[in-house]
Amino acid sequence: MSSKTSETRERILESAWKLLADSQASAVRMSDIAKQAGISRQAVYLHFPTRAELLIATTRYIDEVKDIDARLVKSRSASKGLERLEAFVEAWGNYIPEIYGVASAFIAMQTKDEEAGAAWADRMSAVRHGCEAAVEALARDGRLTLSLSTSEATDLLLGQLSVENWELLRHRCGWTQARYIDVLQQTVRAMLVV
Amino acid sequence: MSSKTSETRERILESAWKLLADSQASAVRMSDIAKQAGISRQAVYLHFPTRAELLIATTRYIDEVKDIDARLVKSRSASKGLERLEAFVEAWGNYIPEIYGVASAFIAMQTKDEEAGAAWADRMSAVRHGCEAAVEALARDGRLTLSLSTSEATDLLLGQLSVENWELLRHRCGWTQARYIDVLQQTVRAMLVV
DNA sequence: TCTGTTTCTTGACACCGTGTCAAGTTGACA
DNA sequence: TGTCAACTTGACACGGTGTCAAGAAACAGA
Repeated sequence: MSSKTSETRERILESAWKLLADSQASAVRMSDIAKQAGISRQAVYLHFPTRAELLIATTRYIDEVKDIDARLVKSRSASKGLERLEAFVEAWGNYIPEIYGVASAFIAMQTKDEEAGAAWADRMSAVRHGCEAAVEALARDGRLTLSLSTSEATDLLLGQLSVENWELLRHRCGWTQARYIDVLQQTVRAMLVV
Repeated sequence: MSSKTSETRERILESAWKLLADSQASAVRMSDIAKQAGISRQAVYLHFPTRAELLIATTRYIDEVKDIDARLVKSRSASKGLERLEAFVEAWGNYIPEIYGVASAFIAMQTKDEEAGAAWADRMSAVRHGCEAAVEALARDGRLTLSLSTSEATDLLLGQLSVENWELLRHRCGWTQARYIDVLQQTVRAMLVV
């Protein structure tokens, strides 16, 4: 793999990222990405077989650059369940804006494209694990709301932290990011913590 | 307008409804609907200029047949805010399954199609009004959580009652409808009521 | 029963975006 | 110098929406 190759590949990923970040995600076509990268549409297909695979690679690229793992350290190392929950809400809630562009492209695509749907589901299952860990820590502390099983609590938390909910509050309702985090922490606490 | 005309129109609406209800919504094409209605694809276009308009007409048709207004009477006539809130969650929460098919077609379409996006936004603003009325009733009783403005509380409630959240809990997480209503009432109460 | 209007059918076509294919160009490296 | 990989250009198939035109069929009123 010459450095030229991965250079072009990276330029494609950067272009996809940029376009997805500042336009309506589903309006971004393969030809737009090619143009942005300064190469032909066909050259994009030399690096990524389908649009879905390009999107998948783009999320991975963003995760790497924005270092998702580092952001989750605080949550993972929390000793108390409540602390862990709040750190997780903060970490993931503040990560959503980074991936929102590509996320909404996936959401728009998942109905049409099998592969995109699977990739997005996979992604969400990673988030679910984060939710689950927080809920279980809470349960261990004996502070999980009695009327909910850990799996139900996890599901609720996942819904609360969904990209769709973030979009509703931040874009359609005009909330600030800081207020979103604040209110969500408070809400999730009211929902799940006894 | 002969009765024949509206008969065909209605057959189209019924066909669209049926197909949207039991297949993946976005996979339903104009030709599928035509076939189901036993007419040619072009005949559909004689009654509805675009796919978006057909979907819009279909929601209206469902609202009429399933009598959305009747379902909201109990909520609207509640004297206490809390009672109103719970009745609203129950009414709308139980209405979502009726419209889920066409709703997900809209959600899938709204990124691509301006008109569909506007129609769905309009629809959601009606739900928002319902949320707002419940929140205001709660506020009048002095029972709205202090840290939330009525508009923020309305936004949160809307997110909680979104079709996307219903889909997550019922389809992806396998909740029963009864459990969904139960937990949502409880959750919303924990979130909003002091 | 004839006539005119409306509804529907048949079949063609344009448009758009994805993905494929083939032939040719460019540049690096041996 | 020749070879190989990355890239370009231009064409095309496919699937779905929406348009158009010509004709058939049902149904009204005289």
